[in-house]
Amino acid sequence: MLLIKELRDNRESVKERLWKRAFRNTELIDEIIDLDEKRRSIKAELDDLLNKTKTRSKEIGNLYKGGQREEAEQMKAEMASLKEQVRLREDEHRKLEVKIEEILVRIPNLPHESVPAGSSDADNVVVKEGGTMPSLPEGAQTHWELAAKYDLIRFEAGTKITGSGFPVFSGMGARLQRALVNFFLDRATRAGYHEFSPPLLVNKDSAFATGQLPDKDGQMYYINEDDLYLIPTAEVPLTNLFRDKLLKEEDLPQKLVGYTPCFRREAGSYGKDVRGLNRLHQFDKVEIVQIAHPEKSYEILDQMIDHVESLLLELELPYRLLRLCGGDLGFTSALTFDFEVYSAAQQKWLEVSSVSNFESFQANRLKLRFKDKDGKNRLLHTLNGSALAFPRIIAALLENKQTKDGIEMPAVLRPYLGFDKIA
RNA sequence: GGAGGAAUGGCGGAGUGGUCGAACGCACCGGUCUUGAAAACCGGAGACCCUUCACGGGGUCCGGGGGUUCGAAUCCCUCUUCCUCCGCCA
Repeated sequence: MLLIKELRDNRESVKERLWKRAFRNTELIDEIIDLDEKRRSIKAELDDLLNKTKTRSKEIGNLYKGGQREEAEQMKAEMASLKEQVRLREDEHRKLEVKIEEILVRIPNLPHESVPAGSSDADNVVVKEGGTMPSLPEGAQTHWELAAKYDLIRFEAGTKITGSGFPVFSGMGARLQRALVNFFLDRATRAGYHEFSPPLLVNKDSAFATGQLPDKDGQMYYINEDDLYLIPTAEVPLTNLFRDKLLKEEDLPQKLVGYTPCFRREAGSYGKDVRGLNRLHQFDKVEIVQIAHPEKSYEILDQMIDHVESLLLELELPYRLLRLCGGDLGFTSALTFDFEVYSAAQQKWLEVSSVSNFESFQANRLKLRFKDKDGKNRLLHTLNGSALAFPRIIAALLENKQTKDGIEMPAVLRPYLGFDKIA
């Protein structure tokens, strides 16, 4: 959530920046500022009335103490109209606050200056490519064909048990997923991230604080009976560990990692790109999160990107790094880099990681601050990144590493797997 | 699920109708002492909102919401959470 002060102080540049990320309702900024102006003037009146009320109350107390009953009673009678005025102003004030909040929560984050202009993923900028493209054998198969051939994933079984988009991993497929969990967690731990295993259901406050609500309402699975949401990413519970916290500067940065399943309704996305593991309702992911000093967050963003890149290199996958354009930026993000791996048999780039700096957008909702050197409380910056999301990694591994007589596993996974090759 | 107790500042913990934003301790900041540090001593210091160029001034906040009262951390209602005991259970 943006700060109203920021809107007020930089009204026009805020609008321009929102425009850049394809947010067109910039008249809402004017509306907020107007409402806030009203709010502040009422607040001044309110405070004045409250001040009078308070003073009178004390006087009444003193009158009673001094035995001046009659005077006290008289003054009490006079209080009635004052109280009524207070009530009216309070009411008005609260209504304005609610109205402002309603609008404000629907304004996305301001893009970082380095975010390229653009309206869709076609305008994302490739900043780097790495790894080496495989040369596939004759008659190479897609990962869903390979999954069937070696009984790694049973898509139809998942459809029967739950519905489409809920695959069942089987045998060496399940082993491969488990190996990846351990590999990713070990690498993150080695890089200084503290491992957590958080709840998979979160309440409204948490979903709001990291920005899923109200923006992503309808995209999360919701348990009506208990008013809880299934997490779409570990970002939600992990970041919310720090909700309402006041940190010390020397405790920064905080680095956390968690492995969790993720649940997404993916309402409205049918047809294309949903074959096999490309898009699922439930998938597993290891997520890294950092809570950073505002002046260090971009440096940390780079570190997180390096970490993710190192994983892809170790897995021997061809990848590219994209700088997301304004139109493709997530609601809460100021700057996002995506990693895509090449899925050779599908001949498609698949997004496997998204690394973002949210600056103070989430911290504002989280009320996540630190005390700086001057003793002032300042909002922190939050960042996160997938490191990594499993299904598309698995898809790429299967397709890229296939040979005539099996699928070779990357060297780093062998100790975790207990085998070298799926055959 | 049943019975009882509790929720206070970054943390711990007093406070049961008026001058309490709140004693005290820890942590924190400044100073004295010291070659330096520690200890000791002295002093400072809550968060948020409104207002002011600034100094400052005003308001709100003692788990959330509502109520009683001229006045609530303190009384009442309600919700949430935690603890203890009983029951059930992976």
